[in-house]
Amino acid sequence: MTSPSTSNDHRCLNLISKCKSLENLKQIHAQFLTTGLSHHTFPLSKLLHLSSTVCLSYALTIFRRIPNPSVFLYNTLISSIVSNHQSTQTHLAFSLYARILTSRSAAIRPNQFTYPSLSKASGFHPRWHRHGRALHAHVLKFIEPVNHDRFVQAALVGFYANCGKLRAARSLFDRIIKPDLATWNTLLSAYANSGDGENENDLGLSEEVLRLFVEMQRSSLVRPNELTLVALIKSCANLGDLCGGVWAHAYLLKNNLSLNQFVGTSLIDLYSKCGSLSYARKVFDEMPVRDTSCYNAMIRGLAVHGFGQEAIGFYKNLISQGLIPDDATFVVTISACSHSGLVDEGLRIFSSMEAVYGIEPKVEHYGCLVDLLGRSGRLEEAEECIEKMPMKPNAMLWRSFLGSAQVHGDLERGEIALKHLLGLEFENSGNYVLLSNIYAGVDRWTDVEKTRELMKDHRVNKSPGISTIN
DNA sequence: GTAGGGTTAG
Repeated sequence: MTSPSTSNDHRCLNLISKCKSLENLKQIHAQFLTTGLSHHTFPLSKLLHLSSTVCLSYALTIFRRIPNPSVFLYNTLISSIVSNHQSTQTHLAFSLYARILTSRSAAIRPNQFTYPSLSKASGFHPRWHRHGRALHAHVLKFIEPVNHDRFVQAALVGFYANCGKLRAARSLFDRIIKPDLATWNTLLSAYANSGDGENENDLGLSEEVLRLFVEMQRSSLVRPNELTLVALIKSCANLGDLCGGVWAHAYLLKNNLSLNQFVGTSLIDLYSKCGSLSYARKVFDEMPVRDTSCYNAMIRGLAVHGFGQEAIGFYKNLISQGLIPDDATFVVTISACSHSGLVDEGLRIFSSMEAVYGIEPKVEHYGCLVDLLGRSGRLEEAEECIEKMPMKPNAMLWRSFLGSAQVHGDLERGEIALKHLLGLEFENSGNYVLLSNIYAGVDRWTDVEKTRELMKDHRVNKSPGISTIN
């Protein structure tokens, strides 16, 4: 296969960049067949990439009709599937890879372009983690050390990081002689994203980001960019380290880095988590371009600080700016209503989700709805909502219902909630404490005692509360 | 030569 050269062929390639619909795609494909372009690897790869974004099954049909596809074309299709279809079509990417491996042609062998996208796909879901480890072995087998390049290495670091194997990710990273910026960012974001839990080790990961950032600056080979700053700011947010966050913000300004939507959203989140809502608002106002995510972060910040009306104001603003709310928007906005007692407003927003925006409510949205009704004492309606919801309620939902039952002294519903909750997470001491408090509230001390016995039976220990003063 | 890795809110 060689490259096309006539102007007619170039016109065809230009059409590709303008193609929007399946119909357009079919017309271009017809042109490919009549002009003979379908025999050339380069235009075919453009066509495959485009068709996988418009209609994946059509891309696969085109691919099937290529007599002897080169590794180049396999790689194009694999990476297009991974980047356009996230985790939903990972099996297709791997079946193409299996075809490379089983090809009888000696020319069809995986190369360094095959692995980065497959390694990335392996981290999408635990189901594929095993395949990711196998890919690592294949890299050692098929890729010459000289070709074992920075893309392959960074993708493997990213894979181990995404499946929670941070030690493996770090040990691979440490063996890279001169990591480039993207490789540094892979590691830093892995630590930042794993460090948002509640235990001490998680916080240690965020502290490690701060140390690595210092180490990175000592290297004259790379200069931190916006992606690095997102990892740094997120780590400060995880640690509740306002000073560190302000320093990162100053670094951003001093080094002329852009306040893009990612950096802006992480700063809004940082300032909200550290209680500086006015700084969060200032960042929001200064952002040159605002997307749905940065509105979501701002709405959430307002929600947790109890500014329900203001949060709804931002939600309305998002809509009037022509932005499309996503499922996170509804989680944060309905919980803003919930925390401020704006029940009817919350109910209206919930029902507009599917009716106006075509977003099917997930379990977390029903959780918000149950919380909204429950907190305001409308427990009967909350219970009705649980009965009618189309999926199985999760532990968070039952916990919220249990909390509402406790606040409103509804013993019967509290017991129902706890029964379900213990079925889902019998080891969580907080659930027993909530029920015990309900019994204590109505002077049922024998039941308080029974709840404590139940905890012992299930071998659940409640660690004593500690208050700290900083 | 064309194909490959890194970022946000719950």
